[in-house]
This record gives sequence, structure tokens and C-alpha cells, in this order.
Amino acid sequence: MNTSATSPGFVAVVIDPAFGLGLASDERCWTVETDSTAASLAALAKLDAELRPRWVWWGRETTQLLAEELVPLDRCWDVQAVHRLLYGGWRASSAEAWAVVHGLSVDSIPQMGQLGLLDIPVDEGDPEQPVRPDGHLRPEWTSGGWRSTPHRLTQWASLALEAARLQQEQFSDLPDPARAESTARSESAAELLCAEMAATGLPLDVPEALRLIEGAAGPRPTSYADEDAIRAVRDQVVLSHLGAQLSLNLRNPADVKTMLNHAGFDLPDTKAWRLEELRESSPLINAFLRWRKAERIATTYGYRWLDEHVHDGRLRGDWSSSDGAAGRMTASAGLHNLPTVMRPIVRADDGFVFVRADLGQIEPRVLAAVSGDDAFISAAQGDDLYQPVADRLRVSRAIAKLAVLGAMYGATTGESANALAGLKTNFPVAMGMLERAAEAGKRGDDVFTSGGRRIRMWSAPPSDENPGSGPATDPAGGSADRIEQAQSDAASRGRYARNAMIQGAAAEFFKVWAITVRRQIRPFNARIVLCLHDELLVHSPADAAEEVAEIVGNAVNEAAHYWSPDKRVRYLADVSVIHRWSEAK
DNA sequence: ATCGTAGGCGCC
DNA sequence: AAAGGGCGCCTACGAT
Repeated sequence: MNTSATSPGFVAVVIDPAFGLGLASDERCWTVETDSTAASLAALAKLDAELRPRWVWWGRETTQLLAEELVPLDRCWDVQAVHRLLYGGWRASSAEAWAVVHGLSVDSIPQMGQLGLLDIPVDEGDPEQPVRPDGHLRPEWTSGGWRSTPHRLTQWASLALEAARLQQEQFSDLPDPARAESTARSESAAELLCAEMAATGLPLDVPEALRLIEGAAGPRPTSYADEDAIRAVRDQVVLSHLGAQLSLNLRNPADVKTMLNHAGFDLPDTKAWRLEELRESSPLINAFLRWRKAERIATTYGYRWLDEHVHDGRLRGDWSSSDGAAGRMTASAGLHNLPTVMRPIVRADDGFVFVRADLGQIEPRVLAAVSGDDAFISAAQGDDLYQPVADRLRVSRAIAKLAVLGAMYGATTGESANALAGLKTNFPVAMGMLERAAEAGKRGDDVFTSGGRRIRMWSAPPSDENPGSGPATDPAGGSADRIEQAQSDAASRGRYARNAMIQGAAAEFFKVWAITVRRQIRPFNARIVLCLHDELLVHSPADAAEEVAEIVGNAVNEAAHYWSPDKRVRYLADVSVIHRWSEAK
């Protein structure tokens, strides 16, 4: 099927800050010479308005430049992001994407530098050509050589174009090529959004952050000795509950187990949820749990974190539009796991507010949509999905919720597993879809999300291959153990595949929502500053808050229209206008 | 010294 | 109510 009549044509672009733009379309290659990055980006924006193409670029090196100046582009094709969609996993270099679309093994990708003694010398051909005789991209080019001359810029752009065309062709192998291609477009725009979030940063109230850190971790240490002393004071609060002068390290779980043993508690591990139940009955455990909270802030979100990741009142980290598992966004620098107690420090600038929104019950709703289970879809038509499920199963809402979540996560024991039988009889289509994914995973077969993302499975390494791997375990490796291990690996792959169908589909929906918001809030000078799996935080001028909030809410319906395989499923967003992140419900 | 793994916890 | 899926980041520790 040819969609080129209705969709904009590809134009590939590479940007060299010193020189200008290298461009390639199906008809021609050309350059736009400029004397600065700003001029290059201005020229690009002008071309975008004139040609209205779908921009093709290799990946990060381009999106980073665009994001720094916030160039307002929307339609794009990010070869590295599309590669992750097609191929799965984290690896996403240009050389890798190139190799895969050309059917070359990624293991044969040439590296820069000396030839190893055992390497078979290959014909490297003409260094002026970006593609080697063996078909791989020349490493000297991928590592920056592409920008050394104007001619090379256009060559490099035409290769990006070729890679994109080949990626497009590869979608024809998927069950729904048109849908996968639309995922490729939204994933590409999400990558651009990620680059913008990395450049913009999350506004932080630094004085408040310092107060909070001091409360948990004590004053900023002035020396290593001082740091030790402060730590000792923190530890002493817990250790003082132990009558004897036991020498133990609270940061060593084995020591903690010993400590609890002495106090009369025999526990398999020291996980917080397990200790939580004993909190009331033991001042020691209570003190220890409080210690762990403080220790978390002191070590992960303390002064070092502030110094390393917060500058000019902005918390900045790397953003990736799709992690290696199911395609959720990831972020570093604590952007995705800031403790709730620290959320008050996320504060809008003066004259600005946050428009915050989260999707309600998104995972079961996408399960309804991607499975096409009529009974489940009908449960997903109202504001609450779990109550209708509970009514059908004749159980409480709490049990129904537990069962649905358990079905998506692959729970095997407890209450949720008990209720699973009810789900299977009442929602056979949805449960069957999950079951099939789990079976494929157990076999080691890749599975695909609704939008066409490959979920790559792994298999247990053959145990006689590398006998010495792993920590000093029994070299004999009893075969019963091995079988048990293989079964446990298979079960683990089953849960992984099962969950990836849901987590991945929810991530696809979320990204369509986010990029829709990104595009529509631009005229109001508002920006997305945080994406958290089902939650969006928009930094908006205060006087535009109402309009931005309306856009964010409406964009859910647009995302549903664009993405959802079933239009009857209802998607909900809770939207609020706040000054600090902690004001969210 | 440096590396990989395990246990743990933060968020969803 | 039970403890299942994902990620990043911390410390401790054993192997190299």
C-alpha cells in the first residue's frame, strides 16, 4: 500500500554546527551553508514551513541540537528510535540500525581502532566512501567523520534517507504495517520531546530542597571525616536500641538480618513491606525503617545529587523515549523515582504554574482495547473499570482490581491468582491474549505490542558453555538444578512477555498523548517538563493555564482516536493546575 | 583497583 | 491484599 500520496515526503537532514545543513530527498541532495548553529536551525525551520516534509534524521546528535533551540518541528522519523521499535532492546547506534536494515549481523559491525590479532583483515575499501565493501557504515564516519566536508554531509543525509526507506519496508513483515508505521512516527516525535525535556529541565525550589535534605541527612559535610561523623549519628539512633555493643553495618542486609534475629525476629529478608507489619510491635524496627528513609535521601537525593544534577534551579537528566523492555520512557538523575516527600521541591517559576495530568486506570483500559474483548470493553466504557468487573465476578471491587492487576503482571499465588479463574471465564478473549503472550515468552519467542514494538526474548545461556560464569557456585551444577533454573527462566520470560503487552501498549498511548500536548501548547509558551509513565507535568505561563489544561484534557481523546484499536474504550485524565508537584492529589 | 552481581528501595 | 512486571541508583561484596 502506498501512502506517499497523502503523507508528507521524507527529507533527511544532518546538521553540522560549523557548516550548515546536509539534505537529501528522493529527488536531490543539497546543502545549506550557514555560519552558526542558530542560522542552521533557522534555515531548517524555514524549510519545514516551505516543504512540510517528514524529517528523517539518524538520532540523538540531531535531536539534541534541535532541542537546545526548541526548533518547532513535529513530523519526523528518527532512525535510531525506529530501530529500537523494529528490533527491540537498547542498542541503537546508527551503525546498528544500518546493519539491521541491510540484513547484516550486528556482531560484525566494525569498531574504530586497531585490528585484534585474531581478527581476519577485511577489505576496508575507499575511505572516502561511507559504506565499506562489507556493507557496514565506516566507523570513522559514524564517529564524526561525516561532518568533515559539505559533500560528506549530503552523503550522510542520503544514507539516513536510505535507512528510513528500508525501515519502512520492514514494517510490511508485521501483522499491521500501517499501524506500526504510525507508531514509528509517534516514537520519533517522542524522542524529540525527550531531547527537549533534557534541555529544559524540571524547575526546582533549591532552598526548599536544601532544607529537606538537611532534615533527613543533616548539615552539608565539610570533610570526609565530617561525613562519617554525621553518618555515625544517624546510625546511632538505630543502634542505641540494641543493648549490647554489637558491631554491625546497617547498610549490609545480612547484618540487618542478624540484628533482627537478636531482637527475636526470624525473617527471610529485610524488605520494607515485611518490616512494616512489625513496626508497631518493635521500637527497633520502627527506628530502622525511619533510618532507611533518611538514608535514601542522604545517599540518593542528597547534596551530591543536588550538585551533580541541579543547575540554575533546574533538575536535568537524560531521557530515553523507549527503554529496552516494553518501550516505556526512562529518565536518569532521579526524575522517575523522586520520593513523594521530596515532591514539594518541584515548583513552578514565578508567573508560571504546573498543569498536571495523569491517565486513569490506563493499563486495564489498553488491555480492553488491544485484546478486543467485548465484555472487558464494556467494563472499560465507564469512569471506573473495576466495579463492573467485580459485578461480573461477584467479588468485591478490591479483589477484582487485584485480580486484573495480577493477570497483567503474571501473579501466580495469593488472592489474585484465586480470582484469575473468574477472569478467564468472564473475559476469555483478554485473558487468552495475555496467556498466548506468556506462552510465547516461555518458549523464548519474541512478542509484539499492539503498536508493533518487538519485545525481544532472551534464553538461558547453555550451562556448559561458560562454566565459570556467575559467583562461586557448585561447579557440578546438578542437572535437577539446571532443569529447575530453566523452568524458572521460562516462567520469568512468561511474566515479562505478558506484562510487556500491557506496559508497552500503555506506553504507546501515553506517548501519543504527550506529543499531541507538546504540539498544541507551543503557542502558549508552555512546555512539558516531566513524563512519568501515565503522568504529564506541563510548565505553563499562569495566564495560559486554563487553555493549556483544556488542551491536555482534550488531547487524551485525540490520542485515543489516533491510537486506540477500539474506539468504545473510554480513557480518562485527571487534570489540575498547581504550583508545586506535591499539590497533586 | 575495577567489575559484575545481589539486595534493597524509590517511582510507575 | 499480596508481594507479580518495568526502570534508575544506592551499598556491600566477591571475583578478577
